[in-house]
Amino acid sequence: MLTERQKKLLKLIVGEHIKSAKPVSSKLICKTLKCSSATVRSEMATLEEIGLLEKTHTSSGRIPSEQGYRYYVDNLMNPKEISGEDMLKLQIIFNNQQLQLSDCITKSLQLIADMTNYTTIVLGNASHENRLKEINVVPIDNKQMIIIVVTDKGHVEHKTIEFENVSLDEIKKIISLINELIVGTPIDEISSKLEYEIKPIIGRYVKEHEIVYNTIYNVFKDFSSKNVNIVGKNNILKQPEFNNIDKVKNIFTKLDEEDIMKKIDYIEDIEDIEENNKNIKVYIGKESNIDDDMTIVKTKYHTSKEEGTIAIVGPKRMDYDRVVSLLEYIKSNLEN
Amino acid sequence: MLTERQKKLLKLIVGEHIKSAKPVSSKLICKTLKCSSATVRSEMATLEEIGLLEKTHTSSGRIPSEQGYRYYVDNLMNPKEISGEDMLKLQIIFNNQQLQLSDCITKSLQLIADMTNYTTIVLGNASHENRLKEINVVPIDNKQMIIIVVTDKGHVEHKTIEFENVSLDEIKKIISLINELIVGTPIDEISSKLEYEIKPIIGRYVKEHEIVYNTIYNVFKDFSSKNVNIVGKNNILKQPEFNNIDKVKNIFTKLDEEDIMKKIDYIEDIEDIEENNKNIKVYIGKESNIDDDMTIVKTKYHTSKEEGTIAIVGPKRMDYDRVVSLLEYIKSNLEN
DNA sequence: TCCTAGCACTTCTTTTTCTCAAGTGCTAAC
DNA sequence: GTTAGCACTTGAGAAAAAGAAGTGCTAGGA
Repeated sequence: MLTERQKKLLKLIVGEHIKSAKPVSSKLICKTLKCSSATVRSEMATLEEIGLLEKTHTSSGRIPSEQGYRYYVDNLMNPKEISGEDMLKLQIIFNNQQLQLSDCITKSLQLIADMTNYTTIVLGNASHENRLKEINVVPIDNKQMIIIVVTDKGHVEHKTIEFENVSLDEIKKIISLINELIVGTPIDEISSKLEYEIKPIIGRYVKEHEIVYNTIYNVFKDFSSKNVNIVGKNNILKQPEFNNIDKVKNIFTKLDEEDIMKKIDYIEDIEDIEENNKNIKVYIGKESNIDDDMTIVKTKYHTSKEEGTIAIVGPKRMDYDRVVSLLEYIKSNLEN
Repeated sequence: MLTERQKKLLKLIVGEHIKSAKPVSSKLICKTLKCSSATVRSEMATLEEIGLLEKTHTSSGRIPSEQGYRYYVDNLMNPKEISGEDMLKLQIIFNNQQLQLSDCITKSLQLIADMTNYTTIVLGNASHENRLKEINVVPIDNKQMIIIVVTDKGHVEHKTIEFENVSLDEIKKIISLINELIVGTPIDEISSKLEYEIKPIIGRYVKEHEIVYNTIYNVFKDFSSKNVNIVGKNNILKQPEFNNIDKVKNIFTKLDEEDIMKKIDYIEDIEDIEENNKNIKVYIGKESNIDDDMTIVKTKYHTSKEEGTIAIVGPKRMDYDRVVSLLEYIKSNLEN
């Protein structure tokens, strides 16, 4: 267990390092802690032994270690009220009755990316949460039509289909068949249902059914891959720890791999220690799976209409208090 | 006018610099040019005087100036046949009958970004080319519905609408009214038509017409902003000239500003000299409006169904021959 | 037992100096 | 017009020097 003074010290060091991005010296701290720099140094040495602080070289000041941030986040952080200015801007978005839920999310996370200079991510509705509501067909000319798929949560996907030897009527027949048979099915179960229940039937009705079938199949496949939205990626370039092209290249590549992004959604409950923070999870450094110097702060929101994950990604040295409180604020606003 | 040897020299220097990214020395060239390095040097001095070559410092080798690249592109380049391997990969895409035109474009430009390590951009259908085909409504539950707009070129946009005091029937009435009155109108004229022709009529039918009207209005507004697609942005990080975070930050920011991207589409016919290259335009360095070290190579494609702009963006020191021939190849494939 | 002043020591950072390699420009001769 | 030769310039890199910022440790005091 840490003494009160040690906690206070760690907190100060985290705070200072977040501000300055530089190692924190004993001299800087001793004024606030009301004791000599020598005392601070010996406390620092203790904290380093425990593993909460690190040095960049023998005679440097201290920076928080990954464990140090962990401790800070789990025990010391007190998410401050978000500033009046921040709240005002967000309220403008949430109070705008014109806006749809999904627009609210997008806009507020865009705003947060701007305000904080971090990167925000929205992972949309999981496809297993969406059920097929309706399939629609719009003929464009006598060779093309658009197939539009709508789910009960309001997601829409579409695809143009080109046909040569199939008549519009035949296609409409297929569509109405599908509408009859699989409306209400969760999106991610549709593939198999299509394959085993619909395909055999289509075969009976339509000669050139492969094309139609494939197109519809593809529309559904797109659902699962189209729900990641990353805002403010360029903000990463503003952080001093990412002033190295190779590092940036690596991070950007990771962020582009959708799989990695989805992993964010699932790497969870590894440790449930952080439950205290109203379901806001913090993945620090290595835990982020992106870069040792990055942190992901994420939460899930659940509304009657939909659910999803929102996350803020930034340097390990991020303003946890602010980020967590912003995320809490948004989450609670979304859920009401 | 340049002598034959000068042309050959410039061509060699451009070629070498593109390969190595370093200033080209007289020694390197003299073997190929079959004369002494002293001769090369004096020719180089002449070309520098004309403004086609530059030095990075007093005693460095030469690099092509912006004008030098210009001269090369306009007069010396001979787009070689694209390599068998490249062609094979592209043909797989173009021969895939399953793929829709727009998918072909996306996939082939994705491929080109991978092959060349440059960045590719697709500017979709200009909204003035699209006319309204049909508006569709799908009710989700008793408080929400989705409005889906389809154009005659096959573009689709949608928006969820939430309503409190409006009945589904009333909305359907409005939609069918719109379908009657403005189907066939170019998308970018719809706003004004909505404002002056439809709005007054809606007012008569529906009490809470503002919400419905605004939503529909927004759907159309989205059309104009949703047709830019950038692929392979991270490739910029691979080029040695962009190993500077500030430069990268600037470029990425520019690429994100949609306005700038649209400018690409319009900064044209400034000079019509390059007409020889089958309508492929090359904007070198400053001309690119992105960064002095970048070049944009772009072309427009026109098919019976749609038209758009495709562009390859990379360092000024890009492989013009290859890029231009790839672009020509894609353009001609798309148009058939 | 805890705190602190003082000082030796370490490491990074910055600046300076040196040297080397790679090129060029110029001149004189072919 | 071409070329060999040589002086000169510059950048890149290594090495040395000086300075700044901090730490760790020790010994004395509360």
